[in-house]
Amino acid sequence: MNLYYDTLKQSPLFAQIGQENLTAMLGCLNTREKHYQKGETVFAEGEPATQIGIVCKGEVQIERMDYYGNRTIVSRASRGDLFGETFACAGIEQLPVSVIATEDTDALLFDCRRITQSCCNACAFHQQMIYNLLKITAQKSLRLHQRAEIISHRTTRDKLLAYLERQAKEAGKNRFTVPFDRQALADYLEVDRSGLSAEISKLRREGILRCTKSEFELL
Amino acid sequence: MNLYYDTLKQSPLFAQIGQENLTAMLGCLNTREKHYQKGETVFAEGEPATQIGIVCKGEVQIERMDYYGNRTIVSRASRGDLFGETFACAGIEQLPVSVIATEDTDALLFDCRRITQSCCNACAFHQQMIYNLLKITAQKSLRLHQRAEIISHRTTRDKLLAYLERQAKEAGKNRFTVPFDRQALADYLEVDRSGLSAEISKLRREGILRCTKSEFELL
DNA sequence: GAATGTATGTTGAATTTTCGACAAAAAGGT
DNA sequence: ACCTTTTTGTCGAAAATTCAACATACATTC
Repeated sequence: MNLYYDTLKQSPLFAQIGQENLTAMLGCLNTREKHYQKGETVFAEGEPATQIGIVCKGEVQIERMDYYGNRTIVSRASRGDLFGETFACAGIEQLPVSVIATEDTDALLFDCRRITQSCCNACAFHQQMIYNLLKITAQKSLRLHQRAEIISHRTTRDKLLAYLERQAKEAGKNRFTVPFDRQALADYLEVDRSGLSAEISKLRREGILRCTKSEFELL
Repeated sequence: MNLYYDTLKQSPLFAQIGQENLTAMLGCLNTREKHYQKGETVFAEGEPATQIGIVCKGEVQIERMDYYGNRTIVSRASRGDLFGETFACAGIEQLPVSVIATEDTDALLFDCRRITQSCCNACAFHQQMIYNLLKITAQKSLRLHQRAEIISHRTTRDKLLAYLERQAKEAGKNRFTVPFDRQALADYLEVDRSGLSAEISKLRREGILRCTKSEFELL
């Protein structure tokens, strides 16, 4: 039925739940498969926050626009990741962010209440799923925390270095690819794009950084 | 036995769990009561992140210091609130923050694994507690999100106004008390203290703000 | 391969923050 | 009431960001 079993069984939401139970779980959640083109809006700011999504293919970006049209990129979700679960589980009415597809994306959507209201079928793995969701939510919170730590630095230089050091740490080596173009990186770090470019050049001249396009190397 | 039943039964961790079950639950969690003086460290950055705390009396502050001694105030927890649960539930090894008592504080501590590893007594409300914890964690995440939105503004003025507008919204009126002194507010907003004082004065002169000490009024 | 559009790097002027220093005001202790 | 300590407000110089404008590099399309 579903083309994405391989992806789904690796999703943290279904951790410790055998693949053989996946069909039952998807039925229990009443998931709907949706396709989005690059740039399309998956959830719009202000919508009711009841839906949770799982990325099957592609990638989505969680972002926000202020009065003046300045974009803030909060986070991203790629294959197997959940999105929207924080807002749905917190029980707020309206989404404070938008979710935008950054590539052609397939996603599975379902209503959060399917998880939190104990399911009528009393399916065996429902319990495990709530525990998985707890861990996912906590880890998402940790991500927000890490971003806050980065943008808490006062200067463009310090924000950039904090970001690059984290990327290097996650990659496990000093060479890594940054998943943003310059404008998006500026929107993630909350700095000016041209100032960011200037700072990258400066770090390059100082011999601290090597980079071509999105390939970075810390020295 | 415990002096804080009134507080605990109102804690979101024990929502939907009758007071008559509280003693059993506390036993199941193996909670330990601890007292901290004002300024004392409850958890230190770098410690193993396995403990969860509940504030019974007083207040704690979640904060971080960088290399240069600049403090960042991430959040606060007061009577009935949990702290540390995000890091414990995310399953990370070391705490990325410190928890400091801002007043004389009593707290109940317990190990996160008491919640996540199903309890040997199979106590009836364990399930409800995990669900409560999921909601708490999601709401905590939302708080982080709100702070990120505030500090994503570029100028001291915009950060301050965004913060004050949120406080007014939460208070439900234009007069409210800010729970920080000037230095702490600056550390929460990620701005310079003297610049913050200057900006408050400016807003006052412009007739946008009235304030005496920690009493603010938006006009 | 020429043309078009987008992304990136560079620069200078205006604005804002930062930092240190200091004075005034408030709080705390004896 | 006095002294001490902490908090808060103010100021000016140095540093950094922002903003707009422009040049160059890169991609895509026809």
